[in-house]
Amino acid sequence: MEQNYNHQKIEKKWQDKWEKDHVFKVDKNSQKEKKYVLDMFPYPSGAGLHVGHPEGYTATDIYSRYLRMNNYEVIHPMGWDAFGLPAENYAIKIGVHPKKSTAENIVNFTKQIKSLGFSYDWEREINTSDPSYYKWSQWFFLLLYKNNLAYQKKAPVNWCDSCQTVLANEQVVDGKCERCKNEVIKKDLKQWFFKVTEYADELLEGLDKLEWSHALKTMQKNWIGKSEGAEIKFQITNNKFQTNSLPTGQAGKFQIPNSKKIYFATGNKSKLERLKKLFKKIDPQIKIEQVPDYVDVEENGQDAWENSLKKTDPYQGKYDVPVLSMDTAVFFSNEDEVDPLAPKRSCLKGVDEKNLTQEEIAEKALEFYKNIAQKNGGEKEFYYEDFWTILYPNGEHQQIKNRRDYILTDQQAGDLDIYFPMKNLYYSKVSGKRFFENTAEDFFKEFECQANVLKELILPKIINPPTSEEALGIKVFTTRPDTLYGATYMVLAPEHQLVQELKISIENFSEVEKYIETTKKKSDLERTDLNKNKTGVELKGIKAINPVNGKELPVYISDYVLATYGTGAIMCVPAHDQRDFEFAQKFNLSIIDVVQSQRKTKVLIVHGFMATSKDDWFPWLKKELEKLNYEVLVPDLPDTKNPILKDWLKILESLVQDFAEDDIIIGHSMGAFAAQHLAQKIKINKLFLVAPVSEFMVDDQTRTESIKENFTKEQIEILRKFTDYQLNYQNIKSNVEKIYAYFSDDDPYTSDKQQKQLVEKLPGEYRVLKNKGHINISDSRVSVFELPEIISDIEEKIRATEAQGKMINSEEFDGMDSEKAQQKITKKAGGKLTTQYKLRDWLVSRQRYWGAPIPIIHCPKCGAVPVPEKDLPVLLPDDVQDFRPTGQPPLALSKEFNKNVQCPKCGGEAIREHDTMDGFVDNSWYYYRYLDSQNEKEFCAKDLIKKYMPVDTYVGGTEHAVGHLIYSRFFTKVLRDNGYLPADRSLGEGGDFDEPFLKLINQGLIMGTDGQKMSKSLGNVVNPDEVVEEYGADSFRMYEMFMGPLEDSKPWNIDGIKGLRRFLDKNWRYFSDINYGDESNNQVVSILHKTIKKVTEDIENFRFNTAISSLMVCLKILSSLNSPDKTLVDSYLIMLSAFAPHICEEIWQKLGNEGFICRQEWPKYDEKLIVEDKINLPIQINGKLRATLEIEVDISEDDLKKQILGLENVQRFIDGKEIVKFIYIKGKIVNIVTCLSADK
RNA sequence: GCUGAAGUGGCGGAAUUGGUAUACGCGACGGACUUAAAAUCCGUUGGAGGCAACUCUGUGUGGGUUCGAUUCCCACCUUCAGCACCA
Repeated sequence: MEQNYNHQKIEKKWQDKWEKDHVFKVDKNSQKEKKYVLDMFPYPSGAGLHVGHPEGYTATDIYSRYLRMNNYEVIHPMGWDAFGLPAENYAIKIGVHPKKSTAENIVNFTKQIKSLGFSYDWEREINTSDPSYYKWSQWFFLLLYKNNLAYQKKAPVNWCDSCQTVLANEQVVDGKCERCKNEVIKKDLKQWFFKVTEYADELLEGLDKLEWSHALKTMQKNWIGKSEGAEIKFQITNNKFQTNSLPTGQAGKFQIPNSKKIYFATGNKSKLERLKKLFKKIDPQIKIEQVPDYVDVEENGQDAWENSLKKTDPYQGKYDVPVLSMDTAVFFSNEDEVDPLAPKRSCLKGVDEKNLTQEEIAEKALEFYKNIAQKNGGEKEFYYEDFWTILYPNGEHQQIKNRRDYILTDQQAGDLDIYFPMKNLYYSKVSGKRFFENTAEDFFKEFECQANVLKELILPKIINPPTSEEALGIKVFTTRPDTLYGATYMVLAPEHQLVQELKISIENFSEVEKYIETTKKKSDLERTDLNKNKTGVELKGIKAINPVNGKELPVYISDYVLATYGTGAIMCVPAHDQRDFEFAQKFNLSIIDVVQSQRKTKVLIVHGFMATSKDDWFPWLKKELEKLNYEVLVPDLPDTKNPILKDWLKILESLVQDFAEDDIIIGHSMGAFAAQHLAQKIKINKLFLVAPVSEFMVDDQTRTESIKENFTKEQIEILRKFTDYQLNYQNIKSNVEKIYAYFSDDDPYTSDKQQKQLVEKLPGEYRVLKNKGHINISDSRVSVFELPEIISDIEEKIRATEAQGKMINSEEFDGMDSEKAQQKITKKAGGKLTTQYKLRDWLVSRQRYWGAPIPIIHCPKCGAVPVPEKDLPVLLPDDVQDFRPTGQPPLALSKEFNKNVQCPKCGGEAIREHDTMDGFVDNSWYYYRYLDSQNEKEFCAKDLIKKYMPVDTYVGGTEHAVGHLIYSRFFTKVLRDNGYLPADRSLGEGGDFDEPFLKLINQGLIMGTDGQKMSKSLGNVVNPDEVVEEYGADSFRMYEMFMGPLEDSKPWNIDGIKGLRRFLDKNWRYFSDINYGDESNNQVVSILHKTIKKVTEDIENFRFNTAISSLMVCLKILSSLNSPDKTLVDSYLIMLSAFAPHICEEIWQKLGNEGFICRQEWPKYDEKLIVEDKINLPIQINGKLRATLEIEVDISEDDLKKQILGLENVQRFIDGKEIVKFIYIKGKIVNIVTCLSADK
């Protein structure tokens, strides 16, 4: 007898036989029902297979073999996900062309996979990097393009400036380039996208009908991230640049004539010169001249807008050239004496100027302004506003204004200018220079705002005056439109388009620009790492108008708002959004509550030693807080003259039982010590310690004297006992949101030292009050009846309340349920209800070599033109020597690829797209290709799709939860919408399928022996080859299945494999000297049928570990027979063959059977044969097992009761007690319930 | 922080309409076979107590429901995974 079997010989033998006989080839003409069982195909890495790969493959193999034996036609293919970055990186690393290294890796992988005896139909093998495959990947690109689902857009990508290249996310480490450690920035590059978002809703809803794990479904749900809310628009105003649409007969479009001439209505030569200079810079082609018949108009309007308009009046209808005019006003804040429209008059108030010379008048004016400066410490900020009007030949007007900022000094520079005395006293805030010091560059800087305004007025050929609907505005998306009245500011994403559009209106644009720059430099990591530390810049000069109440809100940019989500802008409600709250705190913005929680906030006040709730400031505080809508508890604590902490806590703990995270505890003196004890155990919002006694007090030598003076010895002893407990400050810190403590500078018991010790342990808000003693009326020196300081601290908002509730501060909506108010407030704001998704469009461009070229040609005349289908595939050129990323896509370097490229539309010279496609494009449709892998005309024939799709069972890791599995679903939906799926495609028992994978099973990771994820860098990768060599493929397969549930992650531990090998050896020996006979008994038959049932059900549910364990039990039972019945043993062997196919084929053959065991029929079980007639019945008394009894199954309850009560052990436990209940669950258990004692 | 999954012997793990907790395997210990070892076979193996029959205790922690809870409910702790300023 052979002790052990020779696995190396046997396994090779059967693998060859299976291949030679095409045992696993799908029969195309089969009439059997189909099952498509699919593994996620591997990327053939250079490292070869590791023990994690075969876990899923073994599971599907067992399942496939099981299905075949149950008369299904099983499609079970394998192939290679060969394109993509990992393959290319590996090739770069070893210095071999990826085509070559990939081919080698595939050879190695094939060998390894085949050594495990999987039942793949190898004739369907595919390779995504083969032109016959990627031709169809390119075809899919064109399909999407035709459907407007593929488009080009600028997108920010990771860019390393020193390497001159785009980096993949995994190549960016801590915001720095993996290779050169240079800081990585975001760069806008034109990229190709697939519009997955178009199908967002369908991808979400389709999940319901799939048999996927709950975890995976929620992962996809979160990724798609649907949220419902409202889109609301806020109008913008600004004080630096404002267009003033005048009422005209025909509001609409102004046409500027083609003549490039403009008249300027002014008598002031220097203003004209200045304007000429500015126009030269704006547009040299525009000529500006003084209006031919200049008329001096009296500036007697009510405001500068009116004055400016008046100046153009004389020229109404006179010229076919636009006429420009301007009036300037000067603004000093808090200087009421200066009239903005008539500054000269302001200087000469009360002066009789008739007898004065021009010089003297100028001197007076100069004095006047010097005075203003002096009054303000030598310098005073002020600004000019220029109000421009343009009169168009058609008689319509357009107005616009700008603002220039200056600083007035009391230091005169240069000679007195009698026409403009003030000129010598100020310098520009922009250039920092005085008028006569200006260089040409300074001049343009100083007057840039004027230039911008003029540009805005003149340059566009057509000007659209803002109408109420089209006016500039900030659109926001919010899920809480009910809180609109609480919006106190707005934030735009730094990348928001509006920021650039409002450039001329933003006073601090250079600061804004700087912030945008630093944001770009921040890596995603930094942006999220500094989660709580909000940054941002206000857009000065800009305000937004709240549409419901007309309030002006400041506008900021900040990187906590993402450009890619919603509208890239938000309204901020700091009272009810934590992020807004943090930002508002940092920038000192107001916080308005608009939703009130339904629950009153609770406050517990704990009094101190020898005090009561009636004493001191407690009644006052209770009254004040109740006015403010708090629920206040001030318990009287027992034995206040001889308090025991434990007794106090017992009462206090019951009081705070229903305290929530919003509630507050206040403790005074010794009560503060008790309060700290409470805070160790429950989560609360605020903890107030007033003149707190802490564990430090007893040891405070600076207070020994005064304590002795005020307390008797007994009292000090009580105090010591009370505080003799260690506090867990760590717990208090994590339980309490904010801690406040009050000390008094003349407290006889608590000192600075205690305060310092406490603040070290419990950081928070610490205040030292003046002359409040121990903040206690029983203090002999000071009486304290009120403590007003505490109210504002209690009221202080320290975090946003995001819950729904009742509306307040919201005008007519007050009192309404906030959820109901959402729709109504949205309506009032003129917004609309919308839905947003987190899902982004799929970026498919890669500036890399090893991928399918994007089939697009760029023509200078026709733009992006798709390559015609007949020209596919666009071959990946072989003549790229250096395929390392160099900043330019490697395909740009190929001569072959760029030779004779013609535009398919116009035939002109054109350029090929140089980017390749993301590898996920290739593997989004590979399961179709398996069905028709040789087809040269279609990606897959329609009748084969109808016959074999969808995939019935798909097995793979979770790592593809949101990539591959979403994209594949997306591709299938696109195929459906383009008629590529057969019309009457079936889904299980009828109905249409538009989901590729009906059932999905995620195998867990197999980790290294160290419990960490297997990776080359950790050196914990286990290669199956050695294991297979030593123990055999069958042992290996069984062991991987036996390790635990397929879905769990588990560390690899080779020790256990011995048990499985032992089991197979046992089988070998058992069958080596088996003598068939007719022996069988009820017990053995029952066990066998039980095993068939168990194994069948376990395989159906992918619970292979328990299936194997019942096979082990079954063998043990079979071994008890000397000459077993052949059918019994055969049934067992057939089941085992799904798990350990090689050895079972060999045994099958050695036993003289015909054909392959893998082609036998799966055994059936008979429910009747499983039922045993005798069972061991457990007997409990009061729920505890006291005895077992072997009974006939159909024994009557009365008989049973008699038998049980006769049992010795049962007697012992019942012993005179009354039997209250006798519970018998047929065939399962008996429980006897008795009274506790005999007397009752 | 949010979402999801999970916590059971020395280890991998089993046990679901609530009904004998630790199946099966590994390891360990004892024994048989052997000159010896390996292999193989047999036995023991959650903890505490007891000569023993047996008793108490025990499925992350604390409560609850129930005749009976690893399983159901509530609160908490820990671990793993995914997402992460998503308005």
